Amino acid sequence: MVSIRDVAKIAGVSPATVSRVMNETANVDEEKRQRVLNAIQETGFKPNEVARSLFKRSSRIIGMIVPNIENPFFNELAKAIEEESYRRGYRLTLCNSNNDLEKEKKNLSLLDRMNADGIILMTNQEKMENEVHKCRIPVVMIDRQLEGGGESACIQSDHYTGGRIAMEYLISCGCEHIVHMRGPLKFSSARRRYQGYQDVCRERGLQESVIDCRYDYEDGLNKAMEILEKFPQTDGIIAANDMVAISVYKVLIRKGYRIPQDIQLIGFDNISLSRLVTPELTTVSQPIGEMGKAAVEALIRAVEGKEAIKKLFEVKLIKRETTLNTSNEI
Amino acid sequence: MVSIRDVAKIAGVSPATVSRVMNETANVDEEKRQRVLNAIQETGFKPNEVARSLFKRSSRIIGMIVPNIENPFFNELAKAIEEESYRRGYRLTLCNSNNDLEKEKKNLSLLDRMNADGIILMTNQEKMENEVHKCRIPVVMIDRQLEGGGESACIQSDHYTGGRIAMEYLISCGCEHIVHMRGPLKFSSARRRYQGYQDVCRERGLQESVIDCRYDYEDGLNKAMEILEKFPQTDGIIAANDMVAISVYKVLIRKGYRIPQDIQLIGFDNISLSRLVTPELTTVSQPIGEMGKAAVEALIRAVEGKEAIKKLFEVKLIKRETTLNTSNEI
DNA sequence: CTGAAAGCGCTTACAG
DNA sequence: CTGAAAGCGCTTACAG
Repeated sequence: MVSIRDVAKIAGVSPATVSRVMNETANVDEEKRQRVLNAIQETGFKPNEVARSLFKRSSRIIGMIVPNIENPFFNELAKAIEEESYRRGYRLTLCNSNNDLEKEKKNLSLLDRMNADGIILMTNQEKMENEVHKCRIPVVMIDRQLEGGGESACIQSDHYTGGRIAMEYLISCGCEHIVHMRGPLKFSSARRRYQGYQDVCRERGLQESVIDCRYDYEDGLNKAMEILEKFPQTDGIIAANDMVAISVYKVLIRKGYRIPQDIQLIGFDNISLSRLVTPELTTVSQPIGEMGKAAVEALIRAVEGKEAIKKLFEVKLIKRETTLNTSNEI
Repeated sequence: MVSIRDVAKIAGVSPATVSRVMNETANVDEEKRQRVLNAIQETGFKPNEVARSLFKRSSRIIGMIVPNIENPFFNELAKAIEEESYRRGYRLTLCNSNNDLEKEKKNLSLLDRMNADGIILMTNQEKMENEVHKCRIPVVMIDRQLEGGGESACIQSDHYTGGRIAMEYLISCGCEHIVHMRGPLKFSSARRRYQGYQDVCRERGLQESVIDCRYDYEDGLNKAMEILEKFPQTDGIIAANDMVAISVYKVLIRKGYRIPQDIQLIGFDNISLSRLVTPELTTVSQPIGEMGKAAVEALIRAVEGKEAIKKLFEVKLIKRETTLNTSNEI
């Protein structure tokens, strides 16, 4: 492999000068500069980033760890994060932990040892706290807050309001028996959405109907059946998220219900899938793009030793086809 | 940051010995070994991977470049590739080129300079050929073959047979006016699928009905309208891929057609989305998981200087709900 | 078994 | 403006 030494020799200068030409880090005599440029051309020299990282103690790499690379939510986030990182001159290394605690730990540690400048961590694991503490580089978390603190920032949106909005909207669409499919309580998103639902029930003197459901398609299938058995009067369903709403839709159709005429359906997140399906899904959006951008911003602030800016992201009602849309705005 | 030197000092040994203990690369006196282990514990020492990479001239990183990280096909492939890489002791760095030629080139070059051991490249760009040639590390391509060769291997499936199967199956389901939505001809997948369709038409004395369509949802929406105008008799549609089939479905439903009773629909790829939607999509599958695995295998063979194994992956008919399934097997 | 030394390929004070 | 030297944090012949 051709190294900076080889280039220097050919150009008749020192390696230091080659470095200065490459990086435009000092003025170099124009003639020598040309000789160096030519030598680089000629040899096809590409500077070794590893050597540079070693010296600089920074790789300009941001690591991102997701529990499941196939999940559209993480995916869309990854896209936003990659774009923003790139725009700011960082590269993204994306690791898939596959919901496996061991793998997640290993990935975190590796990224740390690889001189990544920071890590954006999405995790479903509660036991990552310790690992995050051991991490020498800043860690920004998405939608999960560590109990003892220790993360550099936490990006999350206003799930409580999300829960309220979903419930209030279904009511305004005429639903009288609304079931809330509650996500896993270990996630604050699920807890807060449920609180929103709960508060609206209380305010309106409505009875709660709750079914617990994981955040995935498969469990949505099972729990939809359970709803039909347990709450036969149901005319409105708040799904745990869009993925779940999509599976609920399938079960309801198979059982002969019409949507939204018989049962109305609303999801959470506004993943892009939610408008690809037919009918298009009514949902409460999280601003995924903004959140990704903010995550990168928070991380870079932390890298630079600045303090994080705390912010709760706004959710928004997206009226589409699985509800009987009304003109009464809520 | 604590380095191997600090650990050595605390343990009262040389850095070389610490290295040997960490890597189990030589026998070390048991007592010293314990002292080193303790010192590592105590200091929380984590070896710097960058330094190690520099020496070893290998990072055990595989780079993967995708044109669009949100595309489910690339996504599922990425998952398979990540898993297989991890299993074999490599890490994956995933880069999103966003269909931007410049970004793609930069990513390729960066991965090269970062001492990645190899690259798995998915590209829509024709002009990458040169860049691939300049790359000092092995490159495996997915579904694209370079004109001049130069890649270490190319992983692709038998699209010709796929095109035939789709056409023959729609015929066996009773369709008489079948439109083929042909993908961009710059892709061999599109060319070969079209050939399959064409050959079946010729064999059966059928007239071709072709509409050109990009491989994405948006264009599917437009081209579905075009089909209805240009070929009003259509009773079967072979979509360019599953994403396109999903958008075609939406347009047809909006226009009041019933699927599969009025028009039957088949896609390509069998992305996981194809069975999430309702009705579930009939499609011709590519073995995405196997292909990902094979890509990693081919790449690692190349890294080790072995020759690639050439293989065309088998496609398979997946009968689901957008066709009037018959018992006449084809 | 073990340590001193050299080196992986860069970059940056430092001195001139 | 420019080069020799030292160093980033490891690893591995080499010699003992």
